[in-house]
This record gives sequence, C-alpha cells and structure tokens, in this order.
Amino acid sequence: MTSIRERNRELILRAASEEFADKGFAASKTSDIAAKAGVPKPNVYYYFKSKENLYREVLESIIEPLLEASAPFNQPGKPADVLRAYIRSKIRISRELPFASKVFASEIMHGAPHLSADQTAQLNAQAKHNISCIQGWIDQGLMAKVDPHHLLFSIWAATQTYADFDWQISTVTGKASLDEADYEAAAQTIIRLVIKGCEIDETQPSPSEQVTNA
Amino acid sequence: MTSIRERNRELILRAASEEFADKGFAASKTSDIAAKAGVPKPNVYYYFKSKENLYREVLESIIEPLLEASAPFNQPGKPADVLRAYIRSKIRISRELPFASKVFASEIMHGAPHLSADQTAQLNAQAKHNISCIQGWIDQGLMAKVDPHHLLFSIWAATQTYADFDWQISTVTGKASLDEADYEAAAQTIIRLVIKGCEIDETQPSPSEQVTNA
DNA sequence: CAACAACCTGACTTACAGGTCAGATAGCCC
DNA sequence: GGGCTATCTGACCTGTAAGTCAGGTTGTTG
Repeated sequence: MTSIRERNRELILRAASEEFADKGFAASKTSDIAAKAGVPKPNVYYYFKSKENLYREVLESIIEPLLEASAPFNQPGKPADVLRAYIRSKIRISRELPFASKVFASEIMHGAPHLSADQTAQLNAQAKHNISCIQGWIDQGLMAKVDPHHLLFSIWAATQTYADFDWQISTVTGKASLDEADYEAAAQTIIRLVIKGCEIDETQPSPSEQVTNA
Repeated sequence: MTSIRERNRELILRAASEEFADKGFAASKTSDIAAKAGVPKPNVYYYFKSKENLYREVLESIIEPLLEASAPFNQPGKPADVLRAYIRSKIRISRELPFASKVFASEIMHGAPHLSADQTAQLNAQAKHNISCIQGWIDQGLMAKVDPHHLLFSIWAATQTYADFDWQISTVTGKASLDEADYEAAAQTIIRLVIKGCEIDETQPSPSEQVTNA
C-alpha cells in the first residue's frame, strides 16, 4: 500500500498551508516547509514537483469548501434562512480552514495569478448565481432593495476577516485565539446586520410583500 | 533647493506602493520598482537605505489616514451619524489610497512583522476607544446590544474589501474598476446594514433599558 | 529471497535579487 | 569659475533559496 505517500503528502500539505498562510508564497521557503513537515527538503520535491505546484494544491484545497458554502443558495428557502445558513458556513470555513482561507485571500489580493481559469469560472458562476438569487428575492418583494453585489461583498469580507486578519482580531480583543463563544458572537453579529439590513422598511408598507410565489 | 530629492522620493514611493500592493513585499523586486519609477536601481538605495526601509515608509503612509478615519468617534454625536461618517471615511481610504491600503492589509495578514510597536499601539488605542464609545451607546440605550468588537470588525472588513480584494470585485461585477456610483452604492449598502443592525429592536419595547448596573 | 519499485537523503548546482562601489555628472554657493 | 555637495550610474559582489542528482534504503510482490 502506498499509504506512506498519502501520509507524507498530507504532512507536507499541512505544513505548506501553514507556512504559505503565515508568510505568503514568495516569502515561504521550501526548506522551512520540509522542516515543519519533518521531512528532508528533497522529499517535498519528490511528492510535489515544485514549490508552485505545492502552493497550487494548497490553494485548490479551499475551492471545494468555498463552493459548498453556497449550498444554502442552491435550494429554495426564505431569504433570512438562506443568508443565515450562508453566513454560518462562511464563518465555519474561516474557523476550520484558517490557513487555506488565508492563502486564498492572499491569492485574491494579488490578482489570483495561480488560480486556473476553471476555478475562477466556477467561483464566479456561484457568485453570480447567489447574486441573481438575491435579486430574485428583491424582485419578489421578499427583502429590501439592497444591492446584491455589495451585500455579498460585505458578507464575504465580514466572515473571512476572522481567518485573514486574525492577528488584528487577537490584538484588539486581547485574546490569543477565539473560542466557540467568540465565533458564535461573531456569527450572530454578522447575521443581525445582514438580516436587519435586508428587512423591508416598514415606513412605506408596500401591500403584498409576503407574496411568496413558489 | 533639494526638490530633486522630494520628487525622486515621491516617484519611488509611488512605484513601490503599487508594486508592493500588487505582489507583496517578498515578491517585489527593487529593480522593478526602480524601473516603474523611471530611475536606476542604485537610486532606490540612495534615497531609501534598503528594500525594507522603503516598504516601511509605504506602510507608514497609511497609518495617519487610518487613524484620521476614526475622527467621527473622537467627537460627540449620535451613533448613526458617527457610524455613517466612519464608514464613509473608511470607504474613501479604500478608494483613494488603494495601494497603501492593500500593503497594510497584507502586512496585517502576515502578523504585522514590520509595524512598529508604537504604530500598533496607536492603532490599537484608537480601536479600543471606538469600541468603548460603541459600548457607551449601548449602555445608554442609544443602540441595540451589538457586540462592539464584532461590529467594528465587520465595518473594517466590509470597507477595506474594496481595496484589498479589488480583483474579486472586478471579476464579479464585470467592471474593470468601480466608478463614483459604485462606491456610493457600496457605502450605502454597508451603512444600511450597520445602521439597521444597530437599531434598537421594537419587538419588545422595554421601557427603561437604561438600567446600566455599574 | 530475488528483483523491482517506491521512497529517502546529503551534497551539489544555479539563477537571481538585494545590496555595494568607484567614479562620473550636475547643481549650487562664494 | 573653483570647490563643494548632492545626485546618478554601470558594473560588480554575494547570500540565498529553488531545484537536482547519484546513490542509498526500505517496502512489496512473485
């Protein structure tokens, strides 16, 4: 069995994701990754062809979870429920895959030079779908007229910030790392902002807001 | 007059901020920065002692604007007004100083290894002040009980995202760059989420919520 | 247990980017 | 215009990190 392979690849990938998240692609040294994984450097090259390959695999590992986070948008549901579930998924990713999240964020920040056209297309398609879904709710009078693009950007930003800017969060809160309760508070805060922000203004009560067609 | 100095430093700083924002510190080459600034590489070292020094100056250039953005918190005002002004300031920074913003974001993402203790302290002090200001409003019953930390994190994230993740924004919106109207829509969306989210819930109108027990 | 493949490794090569330097040129003040 | 400083520059040096390789070891399969 080549479970040796599986195991070593896993060790190296884990070390690499931490290293890349911490220092960024260019500043990360393959020798450091090897050391952190507990293997000699040539092994890194044995299992992964190059530093860039290794990086790409780390990057790829976050794509699937990211796409899955949009699941709530892919089945019918009330705006508030879908948005709530979406925000929770996003927060969960930040919490459970902080390294890959950070690598992804860094990649996006620098113009996604390592993302394949296919990956970009997939992510973009899902984003477009989510946006048109929100636009649909607005058209149906199920939620207030909040620009779907900017709403999504805010949700992405607010949820990802817990992975990407963990240093800032730690510094300001004074906690080395957030616990369950902190993440719960974060989720609830973001959910509140989004749900309240999407509620239809009562000031000018349009008659048939509740017309939930299909 | 040594306006030659001023001018050249300015050229190099501008080129450096673009390069650092685009590629990150480690991946940026001083030769590229020199080329972009239109000066030979040794000039970069003549005016700035080292690549790191140059980077630090770029980084430093965003600190002052960032601190100034918190001005609304430093004078009395109603929560909604202060938050609105704050969000607009933050968005303005993202728009007007996109490169330095990105460099700052990248720096924070990697644990702020180049920020001086003093700069960290200043930024942290301002953040703490803003948080206690929000907490004060809550205690006075002027706004809903929204965790001040997470509220601030969301505002930071939502506003900075327009500088940091401009590639993503461009890709999703299909626009190469956002115009005045787009930034206005972004500001209004974020302001709506925040203000609505901070409004006191009417559902259970407790008369004297103001019972702030010491 | 033989032979074949997978895995491991110390020692090496190489390219490249940060940084330097000696000397040239340009501006400035008396 | 003489002398002084600031600015500029091509050519160079050097450390470092990506990547390689020859040969060793370990596992695996008949």
